Amino acid sequence: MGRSAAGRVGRTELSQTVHILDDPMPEYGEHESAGDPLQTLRHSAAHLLAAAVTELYPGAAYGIGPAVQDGFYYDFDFGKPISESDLPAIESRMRRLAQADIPFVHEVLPRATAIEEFRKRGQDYKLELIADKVEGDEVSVYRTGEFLDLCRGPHVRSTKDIKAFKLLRVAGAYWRGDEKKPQLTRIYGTAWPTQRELDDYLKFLEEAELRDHKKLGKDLKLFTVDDRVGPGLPLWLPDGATVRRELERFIVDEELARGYLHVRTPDVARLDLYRQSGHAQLYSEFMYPPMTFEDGEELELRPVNCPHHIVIYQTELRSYRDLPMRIAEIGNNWRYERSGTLAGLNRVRAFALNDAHIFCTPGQLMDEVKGAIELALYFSKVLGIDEFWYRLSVRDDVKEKWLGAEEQWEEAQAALADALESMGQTYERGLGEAAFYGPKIDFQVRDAHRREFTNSTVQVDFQLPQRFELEYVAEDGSRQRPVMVHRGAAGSMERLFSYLIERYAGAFPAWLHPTQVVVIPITDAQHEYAGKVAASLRASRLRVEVDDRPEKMQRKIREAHARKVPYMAIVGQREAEAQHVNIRDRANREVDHSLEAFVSMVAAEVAERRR
RNA sequence: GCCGCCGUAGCUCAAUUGGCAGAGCAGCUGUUUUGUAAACAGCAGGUUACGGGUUCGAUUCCUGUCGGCGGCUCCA
Repeated sequence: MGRSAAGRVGRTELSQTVHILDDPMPEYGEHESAGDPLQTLRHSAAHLLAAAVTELYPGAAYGIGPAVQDGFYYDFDFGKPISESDLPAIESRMRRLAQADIPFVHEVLPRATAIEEFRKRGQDYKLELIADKVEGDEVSVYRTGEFLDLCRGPHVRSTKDIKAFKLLRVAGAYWRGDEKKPQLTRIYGTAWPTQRELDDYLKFLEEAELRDHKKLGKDLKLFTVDDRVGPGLPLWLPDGATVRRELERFIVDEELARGYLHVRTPDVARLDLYRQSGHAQLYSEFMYPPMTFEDGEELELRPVNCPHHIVIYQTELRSYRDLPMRIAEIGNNWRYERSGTLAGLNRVRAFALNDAHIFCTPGQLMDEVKGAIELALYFSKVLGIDEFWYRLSVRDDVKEKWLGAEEQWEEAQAALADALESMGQTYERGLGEAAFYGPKIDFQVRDAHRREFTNSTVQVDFQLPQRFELEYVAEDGSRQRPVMVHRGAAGSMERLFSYLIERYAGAFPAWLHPTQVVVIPITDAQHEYAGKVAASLRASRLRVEVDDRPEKMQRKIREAHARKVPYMAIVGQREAEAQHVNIRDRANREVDHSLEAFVSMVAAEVAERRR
């Protein structure tokens, strides 16, 4: 399974370089080789797109056009932006060029010649790339008929090798990923070796729509978002709240068993607390304006939980014997995300983080980091997060973005890397992805559309202990500074829920499902027995409904099925007489059980949190 | 915040080139008591997101705002 993310190239050290150089290998690191035929095909399709565009829009300037997960894109400056309705014409021009069997010709030009070629064509973006990114006197270019591009290659032999492709959408994209630079028009497309694979991919996109958590959240009545409350402020409906409650119970119980201390702290604090933590200075763009009162009081909705937990740490003088101290809370965080970034439950303005802050001695750091990773692994296993990978998020060299001394960052980054390596885990590096106070290990997952998100995270922090002057008394009686580990083992409840909805397409495992059993009496005559069945299930703390509406059994089955209820217990006269239930599950298997056996079967499944 | 697209009943969608806003499902009221994925009939449901404009006439054209989707930037 490849590990790169669609449209997210240019975010790691390796791809940063190749991205700018228009390399056909925008993957994250080692997983794919530069000669990978699919990448080559897609990169060539990007050239074909640019060739078609420059024919149809003679004044258009082209930026960069790499292959990405599942396809390719190319960025253009059209003068005035085009829209999706322009894509069919571009696509048919691409097909015409493909049929014309135009070879991809590699040339190495002297720098001056290359500059002259691109100047002649009015391609200022390419001139900028040559000036900034190409060293030495040789410039590698590819020619496709009239179209010339700065490019290292490789490419397919001829345009006719590009057989199965489709343009998908247009989007704005800042030149070289900088929002202060001009915004270009990006055209996304997909390309595959065969029509069959293209069709499969388009089918996949359709199926992803059906799994989308926003659609299922509405259909299954899990959550809603309403203008009157506000964008990015989801409301958990009763069934969604039930799933969340089960998740929280599971998470909290497991953490308690692992030595975490669960606390409760308020959603606001004095603004000074965030001045001390540094958030007011370095994180203010995400913080709500403070609530200010006549007497000068300034209260701030908290963007993070750490300062509150630090205050709890400081309620007593701590001894080395108290450490490690693991303070946990599913705490609400408030972050004013820019309107354009909000997305279903994945990006919201108020969310509940499965958070904890571990205060430990430097000597305990490694074990605590490993413990946090192990906990995240355990949660992943139980919850069914089968596909994820690690990103070691480190700082870049933009000094203003980070707090603290170089050596501490090095130490923290080494600690995280060592922890992963000692556990035999491989990881990719995310340059500039660190938190402002320290590096982190992010657990990356994909949604139904294969978009990448951070779910859990483990972060090492030397800065906040310093800023808050944290201490513990060491064995020798001296005062020492603890290290902090921030970790969100199961991520935020919102993002986790969104992931699970898509992971299971709404068919949650029985332990999580809002309704574990629907009892369906065939006629009114079985209502009493149906009530007894429900009572037996409830006595084992199972969530059960009796569908005693005056509807046909077939309709009740259909509706329970649409709700993806794990078990339907159908009871007619035969079942009532035998004290049995006829069970139909989500796979439409039918089996007869005694009531007693069925109750213990489901109770066991739920207790074990079986998938 | 930026670029593109979109916004019609609770949901899914119709409504010729601008000419009386419709259907299915859901809801409500009746009838139906049923053996494994939709019983039947009736009723009700709308300031076409909101505001301005063009027009004899706007769901349709223009424009502003709000919201959603896909990207960019940013991120749990």
